[in-house]
Amino acid sequence: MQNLSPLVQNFVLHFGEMGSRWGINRTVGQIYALLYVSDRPLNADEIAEALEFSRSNVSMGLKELESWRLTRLQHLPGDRREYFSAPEDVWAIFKTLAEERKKREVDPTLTMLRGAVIENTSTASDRYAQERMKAMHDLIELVSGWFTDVHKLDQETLVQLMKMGSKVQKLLELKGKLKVVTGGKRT
Amino acid sequence: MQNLSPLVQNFVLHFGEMGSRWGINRTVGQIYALLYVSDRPLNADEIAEALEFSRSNVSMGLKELESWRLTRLQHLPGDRREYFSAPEDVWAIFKTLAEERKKREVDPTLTMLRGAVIENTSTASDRYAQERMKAMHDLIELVSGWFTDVHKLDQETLVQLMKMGSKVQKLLELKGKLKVVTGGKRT
DNA sequence: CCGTAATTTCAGTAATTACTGAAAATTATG
DNA sequence: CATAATTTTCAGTAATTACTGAAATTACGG
Repeated sequence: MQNLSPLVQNFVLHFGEMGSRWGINRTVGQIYALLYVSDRPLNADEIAEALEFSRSNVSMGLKELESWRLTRLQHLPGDRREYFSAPEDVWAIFKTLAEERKKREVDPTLTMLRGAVIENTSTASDRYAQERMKAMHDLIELVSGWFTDVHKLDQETLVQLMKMGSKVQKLLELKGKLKVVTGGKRT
Repeated sequence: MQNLSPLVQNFVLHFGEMGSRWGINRTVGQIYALLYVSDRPLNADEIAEALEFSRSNVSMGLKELESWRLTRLQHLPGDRREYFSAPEDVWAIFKTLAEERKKREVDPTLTMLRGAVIENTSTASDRYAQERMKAMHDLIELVSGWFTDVHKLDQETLVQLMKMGSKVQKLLELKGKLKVVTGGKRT
């Protein structure tokens, strides 16, 4: 790792730490970080050497990243090794990450909750539990549905929206007034 | 755990699994799940018995949940043990969780990136790395700033906004037109 | 298709994280 | 303020997860 500049080293180490806070392990976080800041695609040996872990560990880490759709694989002319890089567009990365987490964590939870809520219950405490699960289900569904929906917006619109922040409220109020004036009915 | 109804058991187990995918461990996830669906506050012994792990493990788990501000502590008249419950308002829970994750994961990352970006660089590859970090920084800052901002909205407005989904775009376009008509200049 | 380079798999081991029971600390109550 | 009930701490151990090196598999160039 001493062949990496202190700047990159620091970045890589931070991502290793962060990675282990999420499901992603340290190794995987570091590999991703390295690819992210690298100005050219790297092959597995280069990664192994730079981060000082075994070739096989790199192989597993890359497979993991691939399953998250966070790497791009390419070949260099006259070299039969595989070269890896991280997509450049940060928004695309962000969206990919969100989609994958949704698929792996949110959707199964929604399925479980939906099943639990329609179960027949015999006791009062089970009925209460179901109410709670329903509340959780509805919230998650609302948020994740919204997420899926705004994914469709183009980046520019999304940025505009985010920059507005809570000023969106004004817009919403305005919309309400317009409806009154024009007699419109749709949400 | 056989004293729990199958309904609750299933919910608790699911949260245990999910917990271990995030930083939160299985135990903590299960304790939280149990409290979440319980129709009355529980003391540590009850939790330990229901989930079949040691009293000390429960103690540590509760401390962890406390640090996430996900539990409420109360006392029952004539009982000197501490009773724990999960706040009822799912939106409040969601916000708390988001705030804590931001504080623990996002903010430190932003700090690191900000520091890295202003560092003096000597090589071209370090300069490229900085560009990448800048892009990441700006994205995270935008999203997390937006998040903080919409937190201020009342729940009703938030729900309204989410239900609109990508239809906000229409509103944004409308806003653009209005600006043209009225000659307004502000973002 | 053969030989070799590259990659993946996997059993064994190392490292980390989770969990327990006993003891210490804290807190409430008569 | 002494006692007992309750909670917390923590050292030791169990369980899990991460990592390695060797062997197997796959892919490529001739």
